[in-house]
Amino acid sequence: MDIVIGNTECKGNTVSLRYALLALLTVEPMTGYDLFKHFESSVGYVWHAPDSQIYPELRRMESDGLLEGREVPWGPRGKKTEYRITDEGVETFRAWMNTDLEYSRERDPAHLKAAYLEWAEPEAARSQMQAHITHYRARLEQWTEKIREIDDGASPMLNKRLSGIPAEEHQKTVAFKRFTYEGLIARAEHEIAWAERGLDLISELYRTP
Amino acid sequence: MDIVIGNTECKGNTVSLRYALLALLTVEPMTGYDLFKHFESSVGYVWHAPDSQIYPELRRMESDGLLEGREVPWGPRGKKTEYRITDEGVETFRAWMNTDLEYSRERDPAHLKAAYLEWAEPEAARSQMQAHITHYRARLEQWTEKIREIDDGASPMLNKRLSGIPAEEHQKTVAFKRFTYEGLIARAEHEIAWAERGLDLISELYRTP
DNA sequence: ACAGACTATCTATGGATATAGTTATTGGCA
DNA sequence: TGCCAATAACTATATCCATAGATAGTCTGT
Repeated sequence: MDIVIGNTECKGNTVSLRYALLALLTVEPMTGYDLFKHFESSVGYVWHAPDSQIYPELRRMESDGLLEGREVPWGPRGKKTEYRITDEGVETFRAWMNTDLEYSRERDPAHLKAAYLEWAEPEAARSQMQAHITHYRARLEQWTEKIREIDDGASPMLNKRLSGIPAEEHQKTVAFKRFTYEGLIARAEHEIAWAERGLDLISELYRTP
Repeated sequence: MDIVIGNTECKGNTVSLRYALLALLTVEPMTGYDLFKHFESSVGYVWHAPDSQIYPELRRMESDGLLEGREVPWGPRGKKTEYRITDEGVETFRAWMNTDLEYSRERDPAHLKAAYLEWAEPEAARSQMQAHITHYRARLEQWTEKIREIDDGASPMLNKRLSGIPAEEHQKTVAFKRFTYEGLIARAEHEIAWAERGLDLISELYRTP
C-alpha cells in the first residue's frame, strides 16, 4: 500500500512558482515580501508573480516540508515571517534541476497577431511593431545591466550565493548566470530585429505609389 | 445608469483563446472539432488549447453574439455544430487587431533553470540543453514547412483566406503570414544556437583537466 | 504630531489552463 | 460483420494566475 501525504506534486511541466521560490531561497532565507520584491524587479523578467500567489504558496510549501517559517520581530510591534529552505526543499529543487523540462505548447499573442496583421490599420500595425520594439528594448537594457553587474561583482544576490559555496564552484555559478542573460539578450535583439523588419514591411506594403 | 449585458470583456492583455478562435473563423465556418484539430497541428505552435476549453468558449462566444452556431447533419444520424463568425465577431476581432498588445511579464522556465544549472549533474545539464535543441529543431522544421507551403501556394487555410478577399489584398495577407513564420524560425534558430553554446559551456566547465 | 510612502500579509473573485475522463456516432478495413 | 480509429462533443476537477482590494504596522520628513 502506498501512502502519499500532502503530495502536491508539481509536474516538471508546470513550474508554477514553486521552483522559482525555491531557487531564490537557496541563496538565503527571505520573507514573502522580499521574494515579491525580487519578482517585481530583477528576477521578475525571468519569472513574475504577484504577492497574492506568493504568500499562500509559501504556506503550502511549508506544510509540504520544503520550507521552515520563522517569525521575526519587525520594529516594536510588527513581525514578519522569514522562510528558510529545508534539506527536503533543497533535495526537491535539486531533483527538479536534474529533470528535463517538459516543453509546453507555445502561446504567443504577438506572433498570433502578426499573422493577421492585414486586419489592422497601417498605423495600428506600425504601433504594434513599435510596442514590440519598446518592450524588448526595455528587457535588453535590464539584461545588459545584469551582465554588467555580474562582471563587476555588483550583484547582491549573486555575491550572497557565491559567499555560501566553495571557491572552486564560483566559476560555474557565474558562468551559468551570464549564459542565461546572454541568451535573453540575444533573444531580445532578435525580437527587435524582427519587429523592425515588420515596420519596413508595413511601409513597403502600404506605400502609396 | 450603464447597463452592460454579457460583457465578458477580454482585456487586450489576455488573449484567452477567444481571439485565436476568431482569427481562424474569419477564414471559414468550422466546428469545435475542426478548430481543435487546427490547434493540435499547424496553428498549435502559435496557439494551443484542448477541446475542453474550446467547446465552452464557443458557446460563450455565441451567447456574446460573436458567433452563430448552426447544426449540420453528419452521416445518417450524427450531427455537428458549425460556427460562423458574425459581423459583431468580425468587428471585435478587428478592434482587437487595432489595439496594442499588453505585454505580460516573462515566465520562462527554461531560462530560470539555466540560471541555476550548477545545481544539476553535468549529464542532466547537457540533457536539458539537448532537450531545448530538440524542441526548437522540431519547431524549426514545422515552421520551415509552413514557409514552403506559403511559397508553393499549398496552404489550404491560406488559400481559403485568399479566395475570400480581393486580389489586391493577397500580397499583404501572404506577406504578413510569411513574416510571422520567418520570425518564429529566426527565434528557433536563436534558441538552438543558445543551447549549443550551453553544451559547449558545460563541456568546458566540467572538463577534467 | 502627523502625513505619506513603504513594508508586510491576507482574502476574494474570476478567468485561464491542464488533465482526465464520458458518451456516441462515423467510416474504413479486415 | 465486427472491430477500431477518428470524429464530435461534453463534464468535472484542480490548479494557475491576475486583479483588486483590505488591514496594519514602520519609517522618514516636516
